[in-house]
Amino acid sequence: MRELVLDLLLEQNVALSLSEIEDKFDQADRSTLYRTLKTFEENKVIHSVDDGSGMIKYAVCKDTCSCNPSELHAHFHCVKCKKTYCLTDVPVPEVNLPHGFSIDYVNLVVKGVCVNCRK
Amino acid sequence: MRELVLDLLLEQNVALSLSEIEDKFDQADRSTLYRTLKTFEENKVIHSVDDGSGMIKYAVCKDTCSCNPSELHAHFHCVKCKKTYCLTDVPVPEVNLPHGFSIDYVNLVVKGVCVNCRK
DNA sequence: TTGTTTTTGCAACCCGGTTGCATTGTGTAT
DNA sequence: ATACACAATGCAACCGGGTTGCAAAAACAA
Repeated sequence: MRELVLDLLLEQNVALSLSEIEDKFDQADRSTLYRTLKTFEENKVIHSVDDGSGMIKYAVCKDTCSCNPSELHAHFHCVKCKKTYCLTDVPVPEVNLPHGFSIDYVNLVVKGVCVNCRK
Repeated sequence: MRELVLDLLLEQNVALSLSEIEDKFDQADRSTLYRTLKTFEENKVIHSVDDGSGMIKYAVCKDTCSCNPSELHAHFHCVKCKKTYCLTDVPVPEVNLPHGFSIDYVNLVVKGVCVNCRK
């Protein structure tokens, strides 16, 4: 089952949500897929993306992906097809915070219309 | 009731979620507050912030806030106290998208520990 | 006062995420 | 092969935020 999920994620160019993965595997239970994604995430096989769509999306980590807070890339969320693309070549900017604030993580999500929904 | 909600939001320096507002008004129903926030948002009195905490936060629009996609500011989300601050002086960066992608909106959320939770 | 519109409260639903627990499956040592 | 230990799965249920339908209450106007 985990192999199937990993294969599915590997052939994607967009990040998938739990529900989307669920739809592709009618036979599997949601909790199984949920736990699969969690274990993948713990072992740094995939990383999660919060694109503000209300659903957490998952994508496989690239070779260059250290999953470190300092080197995160931006994501693009299409408001039409709801797909989330990794903008691996768009780094998150440096942010100067007020005094006393520390940074753990920066989330940069661009929302718009993707090339497929553009036409 | 709407006046009370507006007063509450005006005296905040952080964005509040529906649940948080609910806690401050035990007497009011959640759906009432929900609809209040929606009408405020429709009339551009407040704007919503998605800080990735799973709850939509709301803050009053400043004079300078046109609620235009092009002039949005970043937000800071404290992972300890869960408060969301408006970083009004931190603009969202320009992002170069792949060909065929259009931008509606850019969401920049910084997660970390705020000055109050620091010590 | 009567009638109309707005606002509110209640209840219920939806949906994603999450967990407990029993069942099934896999692997290992005897 | 058998027995045991552990991991993976399926099922059911729960939680919490968001959302809506509908009827009661309040505000407003004629």
